Amino acid sequence: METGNITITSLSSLLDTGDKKPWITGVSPLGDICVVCGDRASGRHYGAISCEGCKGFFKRSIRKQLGYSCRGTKQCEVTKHHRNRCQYCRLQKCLQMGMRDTAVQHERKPLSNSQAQKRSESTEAALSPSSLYGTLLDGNSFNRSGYLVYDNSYQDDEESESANESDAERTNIAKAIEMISNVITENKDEESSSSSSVLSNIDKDAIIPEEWVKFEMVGPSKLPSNGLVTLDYVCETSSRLLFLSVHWAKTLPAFQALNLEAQVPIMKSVWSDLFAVGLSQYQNFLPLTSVISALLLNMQSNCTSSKLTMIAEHASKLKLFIKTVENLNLDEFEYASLKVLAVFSHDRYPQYDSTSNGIKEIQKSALKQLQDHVIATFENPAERITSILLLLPHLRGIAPAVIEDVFFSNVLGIGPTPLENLIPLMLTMKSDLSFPAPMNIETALNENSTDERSMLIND
Amino acid sequence: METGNITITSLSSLLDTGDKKPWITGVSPLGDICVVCGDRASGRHYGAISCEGCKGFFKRSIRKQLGYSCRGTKQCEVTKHHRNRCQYCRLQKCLQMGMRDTAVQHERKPLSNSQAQKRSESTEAALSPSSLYGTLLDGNSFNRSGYLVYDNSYQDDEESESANESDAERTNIAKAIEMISNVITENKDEESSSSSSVLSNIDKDAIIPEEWVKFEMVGPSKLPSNGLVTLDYVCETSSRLLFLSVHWAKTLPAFQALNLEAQVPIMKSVWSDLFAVGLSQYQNFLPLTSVISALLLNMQSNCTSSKLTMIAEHASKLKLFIKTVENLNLDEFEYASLKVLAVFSHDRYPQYDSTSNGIKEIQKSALKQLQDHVIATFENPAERITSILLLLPHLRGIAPAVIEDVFFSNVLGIGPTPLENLIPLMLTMKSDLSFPAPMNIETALNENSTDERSMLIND
DNA sequence: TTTGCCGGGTCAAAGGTCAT
DNA sequence: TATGACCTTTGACCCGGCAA
Repeated sequence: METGNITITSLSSLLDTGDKKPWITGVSPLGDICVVCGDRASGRHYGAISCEGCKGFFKRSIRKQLGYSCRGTKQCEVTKHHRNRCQYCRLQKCLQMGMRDTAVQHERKPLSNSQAQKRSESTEAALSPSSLYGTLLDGNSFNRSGYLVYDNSYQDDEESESANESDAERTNIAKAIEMISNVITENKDEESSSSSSVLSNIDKDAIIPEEWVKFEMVGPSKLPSNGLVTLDYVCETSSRLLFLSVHWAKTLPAFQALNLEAQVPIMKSVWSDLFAVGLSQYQNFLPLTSVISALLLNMQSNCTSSKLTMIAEHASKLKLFIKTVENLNLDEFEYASLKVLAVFSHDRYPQYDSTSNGIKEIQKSALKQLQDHVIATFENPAERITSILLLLPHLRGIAPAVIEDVFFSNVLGIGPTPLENLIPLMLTMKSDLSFPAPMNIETALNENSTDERSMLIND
Repeated sequence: METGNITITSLSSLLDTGDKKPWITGVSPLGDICVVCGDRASGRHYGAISCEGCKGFFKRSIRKQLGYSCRGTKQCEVTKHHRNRCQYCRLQKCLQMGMRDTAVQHERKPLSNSQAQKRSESTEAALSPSSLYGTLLDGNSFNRSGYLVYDNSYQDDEESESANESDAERTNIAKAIEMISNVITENKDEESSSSSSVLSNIDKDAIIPEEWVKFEMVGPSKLPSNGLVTLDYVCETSSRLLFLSVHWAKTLPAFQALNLEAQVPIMKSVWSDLFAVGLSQYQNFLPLTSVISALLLNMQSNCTSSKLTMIAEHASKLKLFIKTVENLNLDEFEYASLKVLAVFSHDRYPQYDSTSNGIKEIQKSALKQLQDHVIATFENPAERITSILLLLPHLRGIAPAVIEDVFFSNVLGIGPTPLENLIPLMLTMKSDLSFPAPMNIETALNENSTDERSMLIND
């Protein structure tokens, strides 16, 4: 919120449960966690949130300059139960997690000694918080961890708690059963007609028009040279990137050719893909390392381990994806093609059987365009094409919910109001707004007509 | 460090004062005499005021779970002079006087630096019988296989199950945080070495060997002509298909080249992909329509709508996938290639960074093989390659949990014990068992040996 | 002035070693 | 081999300066 204008990031503050006063909570329920071994932490020691054990261990280790040695492969696990097994790896972990040997003072044996040399040492104690990990669990201890279901099992239905939920349940069951039985019913073989209808309006040879190749984003502000950004910066930039990406995709002629009924679920499915591709395209605006740093700095202490694990996995996946894309060094046309291929993935929308074939055709045409481009541009076109196509599975492994958490500060635990519900809004929004446009969600919602808003409810 | 458990302390002090009449000695009332043997005590150890001898004896006894036995009537006197006569009675007395086995910690130095003690490590103490399911369902409290030898001497983490699960939670959180922070840490750039090591053992030009192109399954029985099958038939055939698929993949030379630590998570990730491909390959044995029909006929009435919706969506996805594959009319080599491409998807295992590059290389080689094959065989090779590659995203949209529900409905369905947990078993299983092997899961689990059990713990 | 963070220190009770 | 006298390390708890 550096600049006064209200942006989409204020959405989170709107939906937020309220202001948090972390200092009020006398004792955090789960307690802080030692970043070295996972035991209960007693505060920050030598620069890292740590337990009494690791604190003492680090002090002793630094004091007596003895060198430890590891009998294994220097990869011993340092957990509460095993931390005493390998001193070498424990000390290593201490240092890795941000403990500074300079923070350990000299032994002060004589308690009554009049020598007050502490002045000099206290100056170095007031170092700037350069250590990321050190200030890890600092700051706000948030209250509610919205129970987001990262489970790959079934998403729990968070129905609107109406009186007759069993009624809706029955209806849903009936729908599902009908849908299942449709699978064993013969096709109506309306493929030809529908596909032609979808494709008739667009130029099959220009799925990716010239004007759409360019994809330029303007960052909200200069990225600090040290790479340290605030969560606000992350949210702000992510929001711009998301809106730009969705807007880019929705104005594609091929996408416009679809009716709104198909557009909404498609965009709901692929916004995170578009975002991920855009993210790798604009790493200079929003480096993943900066995002993760900001995340770690603002991590709440009562995060669930499963949630954290999901975030960790996705951080790795995103890193890998970005690295892979960087190594390919895609040009703008290839970026655009990748996005189009992602959007028109017919395998994602099997229920829209009528348009499914049209979507497949569009993807095929886009692929052909990409092929032509690559053949004309690169040495080894076949390998390049396959490399690009192999990026698509990457994207499938990235869960939108985690993207929300990491990039849109859903760490605050907004709960079951996913970004997905904003998709219909984005699709129906007037497209004449300029990027980077300050957007007030509330205003936009009110401007929205009722029948369009009903789209928000649908899944 | 269990501090000040008042009850035990007061109890032992009561006993102590009663027996020893400490006020006569004039020294500290309860600080001097070992409550086990009456020797001079050196403090409180494991919960009881005791001497150095009893302290060490108790520690050793608990560490190596050796069973003592008494030659007499289990009433041997335990005094300073007789304490070494009967280990059984001494240990009993220790426990009786309040020593707690839980106070004995893990061994700290796994390997002594002196080489003279090789004898001791060769001892293979039998594991105490404990719940197999407990360890199976247990998370990843510890795993590095290098320590397994030493864990034999002491049953590890017995308290982690029951005592405090928040402990495991903390450990998991610490692990996740470390994993996240690793993302913003620079790579150690060990890629080149590891990737070469993985690839050195295999023939890069024959990722898909001749013998693996064939993939033949024997159905359990004739498929009824009307297409109506029972759930049992579905489960039976699915099991055969799954085992065949996993076995096929695990015996690939390229897969064998990976160490078991990488094999397990990989197979846990891709078994459903292999299954789906196999399913489309063997539609004659197990037509999707028959499966769905059986499902509908045996639908449980207590199914939730969300679950049904998931099933419905997946039925559509599977149908679409199968249809797409059928339209392509893949030959056997292409089927094999598709499976290999799925197995060696490096984007799925970002955390295994060391082997990730090797996996990528394998996938690349397989792709090249496929390309050569397609070029030599088909009219329009480029289009065919891309079509095959576009099958991979299909697979990502199919959730293993739903596959389990639909195809393995109730055979294994013990709630939170997913099929995934059987993967380590399948990988370590002797491969000489014949397909189609009737499987009794429980029997298989019990037959499993202890060292294989350790794999089950890993995630 | 009070409070809480983070340096310091202590010592009971874990650990380990190695003649016997 | 197992024992136990003797030594080291660990970590829960406490103290004190200081900055808010």
